[in-house]
Amino acid sequence: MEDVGTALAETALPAISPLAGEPIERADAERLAGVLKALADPARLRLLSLIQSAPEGEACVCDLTAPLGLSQPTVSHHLRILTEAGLLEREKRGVWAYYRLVPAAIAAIADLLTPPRKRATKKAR
Amino acid sequence: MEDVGTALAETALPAISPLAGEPIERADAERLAGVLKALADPARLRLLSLIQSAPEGEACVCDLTAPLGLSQPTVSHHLRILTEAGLLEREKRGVWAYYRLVPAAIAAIADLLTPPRKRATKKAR
DNA sequence: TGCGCATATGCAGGCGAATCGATGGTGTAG
DNA sequence: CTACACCATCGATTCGCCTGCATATGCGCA
Repeated sequence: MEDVGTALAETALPAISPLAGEPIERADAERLAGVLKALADPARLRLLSLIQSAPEGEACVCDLTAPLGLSQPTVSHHLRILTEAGLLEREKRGVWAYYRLVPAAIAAIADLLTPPRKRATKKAR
Repeated sequence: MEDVGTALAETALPAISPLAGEPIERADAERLAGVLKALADPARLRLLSLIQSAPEGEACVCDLTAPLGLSQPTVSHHLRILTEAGLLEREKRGVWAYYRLVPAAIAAIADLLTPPRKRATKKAR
């Protein structure tokens, strides 16, 4: 599976703007949908929320299993999805794997949904 | 399926804010996920984009079938999903059904994804 | 009143996703 | 060196969703 996420994190979700200017391309729609699909899950939304509100803004799998009420493999799976989508970053310290948000990625998505107003007129492509 | 959308359109996506304050509730996560799931589809993203960029900001099914390359029933189905999610509104004029965006709904979602900054401290519940 | 067009709904096939149990890999502690 | 804790991956099952075909509904027109 090729990591739709890096497309967001590294190229910062190219000037798609589904709600401004002209209709978006098929490929762009699929990429954006890929990222949104990572968000569109109750378990993953709660994961983001839990991590964000954790003491240092980070949390490891063992801290998240109980609050979610899901098995460890399942939690690990969701964290993987979110990480591949560029919404989380993973740092392994010792035996633990700490996850934290990537604010820029979230902001990028929010931006794409706000553009009813013509901001910057960034040329598509 | 009971219209997760009205929850957005009428109660305006209650102060959920998955990315601010404390972890969100299970029910809130499911509602937000429901709306996001409506967005997380290439065909539906293109529909929103097409409608937004249409002459009067509105379009009927027959205008959307061709650009999408999907059958009429399928397009109608997607429009239904978006409408129930509160992202589109439908107005029937004669034989045609015209759809247009509901900017407030989109903005509400965007707001929920921006809150890394403490804006307004709207009391949760 | 009857015909035709634009939409909506029902039904079914097929693909992808969520979940769990079991397993493997890796670093830590004793 | 051995035992244990944390995490990721694998395989299998179940469930939901996208899509199209066929059909029903509604409206305007002759």
